[in-house]
Amino acid sequence: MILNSISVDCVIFGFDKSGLKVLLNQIDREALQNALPKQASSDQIKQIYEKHPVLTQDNYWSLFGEHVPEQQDLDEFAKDLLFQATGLNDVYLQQINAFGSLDRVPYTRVITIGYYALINPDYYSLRQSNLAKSLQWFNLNELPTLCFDHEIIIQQALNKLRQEVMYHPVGFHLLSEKFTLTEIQSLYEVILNKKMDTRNFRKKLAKMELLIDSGEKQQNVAHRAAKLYQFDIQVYEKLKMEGLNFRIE
Amino acid sequence: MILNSISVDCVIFGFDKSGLKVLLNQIDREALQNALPKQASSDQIKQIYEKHPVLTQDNYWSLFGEHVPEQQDLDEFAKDLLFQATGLNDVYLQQINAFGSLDRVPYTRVITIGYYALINPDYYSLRQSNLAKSLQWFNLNELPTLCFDHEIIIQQALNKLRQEVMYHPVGFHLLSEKFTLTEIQSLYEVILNKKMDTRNFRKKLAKMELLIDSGEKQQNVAHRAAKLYQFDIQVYEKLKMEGLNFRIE
DNA sequence: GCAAAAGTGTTCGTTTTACACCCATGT
DNA sequence: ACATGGGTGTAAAACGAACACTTTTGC
Repeated sequence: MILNSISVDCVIFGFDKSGLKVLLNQIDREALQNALPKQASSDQIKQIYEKHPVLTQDNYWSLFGEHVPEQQDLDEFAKDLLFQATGLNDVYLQQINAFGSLDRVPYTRVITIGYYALINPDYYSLRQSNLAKSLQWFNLNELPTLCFDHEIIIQQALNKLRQEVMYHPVGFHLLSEKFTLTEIQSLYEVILNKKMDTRNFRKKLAKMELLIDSGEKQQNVAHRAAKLYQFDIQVYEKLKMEGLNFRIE
Repeated sequence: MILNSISVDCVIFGFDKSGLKVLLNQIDREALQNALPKQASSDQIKQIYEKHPVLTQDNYWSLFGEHVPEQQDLDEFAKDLLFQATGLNDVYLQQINAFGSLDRVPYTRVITIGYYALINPDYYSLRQSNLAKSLQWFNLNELPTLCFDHEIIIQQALNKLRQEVMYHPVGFHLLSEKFTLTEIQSLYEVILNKKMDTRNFRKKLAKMELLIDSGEKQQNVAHRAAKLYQFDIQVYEKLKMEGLNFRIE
């Protein structure tokens, strides 16, 4: 049994040099048609289509989400969804909010609980499950038209991420295990939408003592190779508790 | 029609010189009995009672909450509940989280959306509606035994409030329209559970330029009367956007 | 006049900001 | 040898922390 009136939607964030990305799911028109109430009159359907023009396209994009099974813990279910979409298990996953406008879904009343996840780029292309064949990464500022209120959910996810990243060391979950200082800086610049000064940024990082020099360097780059760092899990746990201040400039 | 599997629960915060308070609702045993599944066997009921000992008391305390009507916006419904409980309309109200453990409610599956509200003490005793006869303020560190996971919800509400109060000027919603600097300080001390230095605290406030001297003073106090301040709504709106840093010491 | 809380400034160390040049690597 | 991004220091200003006494009022 599933709970008809509750769903979970996941905003799955990734990051690479071209910026912040979201993993979206393509749904075809048929799947939607089946979801419309069987006994809906053509007038009703017309109304629904007028209100939600995206539904008349041949296919459209949405967040990865599902209705919640009656017999499953909410957070567990969100983890499962994330596993279906990415094949990953230990992922940073946070609730955003519940979205409960009356008309957010056209044909029925559904309240959705939004989650956001931060995916490490070493893994995010490894797997495309059957269920997730239709998944694709989109750059945050080149989103396709999205169904329902999913654009709002993404926007709110980004707001939460911004808040979180300024005061807790979670941004690192978007980076590979080993990363360069420039990568972290550009991550922060993209998330906070703010240019930062390299020297000051590095001083701030250094003072936290969160990073360990891995001893390795970038390979095959057409310029001076940057050092690769890892982060120190003990210090990470400490900062996760205490918080940090990453409001720069 | 109501949505059986979704409820809203409100953590209603108040503040006075004895500290932070929460408004709780007393439910009697009968009301609960009626809520148990009609066809439950006595064995099932016994199990439920063992798992939730609070239910065997003659009456018990809970957050003010209800199932969500199918035809009402979620946030609107939370506002309505708050109005029922307090008679107040323009109240600072924020979502906490969705709580969705499998066994959080004994007899059925209910996911609840927690909200917290900050109530201005000028008003919170003005009205006790019929519906809200059984409401009572409890000091946060003298809570009665609560049903379900309501203690956890309160704890999470407090965490959110802490986060919020450090970086946004929302704590003021817990004060009267006019208040003294000492009141604000003790508000912050209670919420953040931290003693602060009066001179440094006042300097920090002064720098924000959030407060306006109302020209009035306390009346009938057995010591030097303190100045009463109001807050400047323009500056408030600005700080709400930009954020502020109230991490002291 | 005394009890109780209000109100106020200075010093010192730390943090933040602004700013420009040389270095290492691949082609 | 040149293009590309990597990496570094310093000085001035702002901020945060620590700290103690005087003022006003009611009783």
